Amino acid sequence: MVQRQATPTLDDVAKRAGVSTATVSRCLNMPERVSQDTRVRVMQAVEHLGYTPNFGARVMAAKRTFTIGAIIPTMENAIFARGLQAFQEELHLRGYTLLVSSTSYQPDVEAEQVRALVARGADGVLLIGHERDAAIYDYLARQNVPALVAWAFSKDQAQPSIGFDNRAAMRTLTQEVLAQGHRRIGVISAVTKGNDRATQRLCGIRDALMQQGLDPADLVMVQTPYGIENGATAFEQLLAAPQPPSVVMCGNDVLAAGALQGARGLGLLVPDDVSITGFDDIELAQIVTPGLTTVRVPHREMGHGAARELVRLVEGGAPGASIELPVSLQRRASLGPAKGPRFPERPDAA
Amino acid sequence: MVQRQATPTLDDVAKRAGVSTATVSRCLNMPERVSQDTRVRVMQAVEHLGYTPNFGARVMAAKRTFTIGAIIPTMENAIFARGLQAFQEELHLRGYTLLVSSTSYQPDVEAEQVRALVARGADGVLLIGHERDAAIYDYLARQNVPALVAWAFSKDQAQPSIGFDNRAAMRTLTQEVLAQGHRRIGVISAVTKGNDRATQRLCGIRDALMQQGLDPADLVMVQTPYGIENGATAFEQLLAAPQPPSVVMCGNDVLAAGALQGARGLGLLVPDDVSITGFDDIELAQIVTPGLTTVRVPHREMGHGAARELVRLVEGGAPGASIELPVSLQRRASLGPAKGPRFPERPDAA
DNA sequence: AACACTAATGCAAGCGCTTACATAGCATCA
DNA sequence: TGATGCTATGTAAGCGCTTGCATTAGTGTT
Repeated sequence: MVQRQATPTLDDVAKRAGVSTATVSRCLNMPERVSQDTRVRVMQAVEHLGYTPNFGARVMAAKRTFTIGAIIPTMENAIFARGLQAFQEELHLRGYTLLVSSTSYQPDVEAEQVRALVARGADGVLLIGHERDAAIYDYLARQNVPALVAWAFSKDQAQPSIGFDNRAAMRTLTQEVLAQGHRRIGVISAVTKGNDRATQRLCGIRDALMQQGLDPADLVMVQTPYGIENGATAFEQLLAAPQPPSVVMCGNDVLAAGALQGARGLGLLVPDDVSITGFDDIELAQIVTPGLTTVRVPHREMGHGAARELVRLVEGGAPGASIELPVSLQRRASLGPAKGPRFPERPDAA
Repeated sequence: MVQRQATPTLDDVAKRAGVSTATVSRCLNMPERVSQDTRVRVMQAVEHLGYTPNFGARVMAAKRTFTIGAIIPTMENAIFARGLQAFQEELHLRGYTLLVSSTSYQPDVEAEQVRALVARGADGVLLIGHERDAAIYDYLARQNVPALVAWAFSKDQAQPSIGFDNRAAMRTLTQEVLAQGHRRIGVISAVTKGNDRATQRLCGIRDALMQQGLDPADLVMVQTPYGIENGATAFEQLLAAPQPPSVVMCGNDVLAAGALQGARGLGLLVPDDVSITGFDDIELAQIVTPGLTTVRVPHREMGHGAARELVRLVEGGAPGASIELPVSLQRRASLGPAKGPRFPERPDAA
């Protein structure tokens, strides 16, 4: 007797159930097109043999992989980790599997990753932020692979997206800062190159300043890569200025946590000596002392929503409108009123 | 003239280069087996046509997907996110793509995920911790899919693994705690069911107690799921005891951060009124006030190492020995000497 | 009873690639 | 110079599944 160690194929199931492979295939993919009788028989055979469809063959014949690719800057950033987790959960629910790759914030790596994922058969891809070479969108379009942009929302962009208005959110936060009487504002931004979220947030700050008739050129800004250490260093840099800012607005909570550390290192009290704000409202924001005033972003909802929308697109849904998620101000202790006279600056001094 | 919109195939490349498909295939997969001349010609054709191998076809013919699956509890836990990030980077370097799924700490979900990933053609899988139904290991072995266990290391386990000795690490930390004079020890553990890392850490604490001739039964322990809030609640619970502990040892930094919050809520000073320890040394640990005394775990190295080892296995390498990574004590301010007389307990009181 | 129609199933042609085996060309060696 | 080995290339047989089309059986209709 021959040992049949190889995994069973459709053929084996068909033989055992006494039907053709076509019927077995249909039984598995469109059960309603098969009679009750045969279905039961086939399913028993499947069960008995422990049959699992061969992925490659299925992909080849069906031209679908039920796989979605995601390209994110890095999972080390809690906001992406959280969003991705939610994304994966929802995909799983819908029978899709998640393919992950990361760029470490290097825009030029992204193009390669997109190709790799598409070559791997991703039925659709999730991208972070709008800003990237048009060639990438072209490629995706040519390959007929739907792409969804997340963590960003803007009416002006053609690409469907799900996210929030980074600019408006930061504008709101800045208004709050201004309302507290701050006029000398320092900014620690993430690196804006190839990162439209960071760019938009910066714009939001400027918007608010101009609304108040203030000059955005007065902003003191430092750009730095993601990381607590970097936040601390940037903070020290800002505070070393002859006229140090009374508030330091950070592009994200991690930088803000770093700034907080920097302040401690300098022996400054927050918010008494200097105020600090963040963005994202990750757990860190409520853990640190004092708690961070920040912008709450619904990362999990975004992940879930992204999965739903992307699956819809992959399954032939019309591109539909981009989806905007609400953000909200999260007031905590790190932002306090500006010290000294409420508007210490002379309107038009040098 | 007919529009040829479809993506080019091997055939197209072969025609254009004036060679057979076999040669093109070899050119792509084993360039050294092809003459310089043809190689150049073929590559030009590839370039010109913008050819990308069809994934499904390749998988089907080669029986390899160059895809590795990872099943982790959740990406929301920074230690896994970080490890996974490193894992992915290293895989990418080696031409592999990462397939991710998560169990949300539900052991029974894992079996299904393993099957799903294998069905998807994962060439190998990464698992967290040793403890799981033997049927899963059997299945993997039968399917001939190598599996590597990470975040755990134990000489006694057959399955190859990469990680550290959770038990020994916690023993060391506990020794330090005891050396500070603490005798009433409270423990906030992660849920131990299906989580051998948590179990091992608990054992480590008991080991150290017994070494000192203390009774492990005196430990007061609370189990709680991952999360800051949960840590805070558990802490309050422990401190509500008639004889509250002088130190609370937590199964991980997140729970410890929660405990810290709990202490603040109770108006207790750390470490003056009560000491707290963590495990993992994630960024959080140094951000909180006071900094957490914890165990430093090399999550990134583990991720990198796991990728290297798993690829080696997938490519036919012999199972080899498990890899143990070093951990170290990270002393910060959250652990201080026990207050009051150095050994306040009567040796044998009730 | 003949016909039209539907539902259930089978047949067989791919899908695009890899690879064992066959072949051809050429240098080497006795 | 013929036998011997290489190396470079071509031939063609799958890999396991899906699906358009053909076939058969069953149900009404007139």
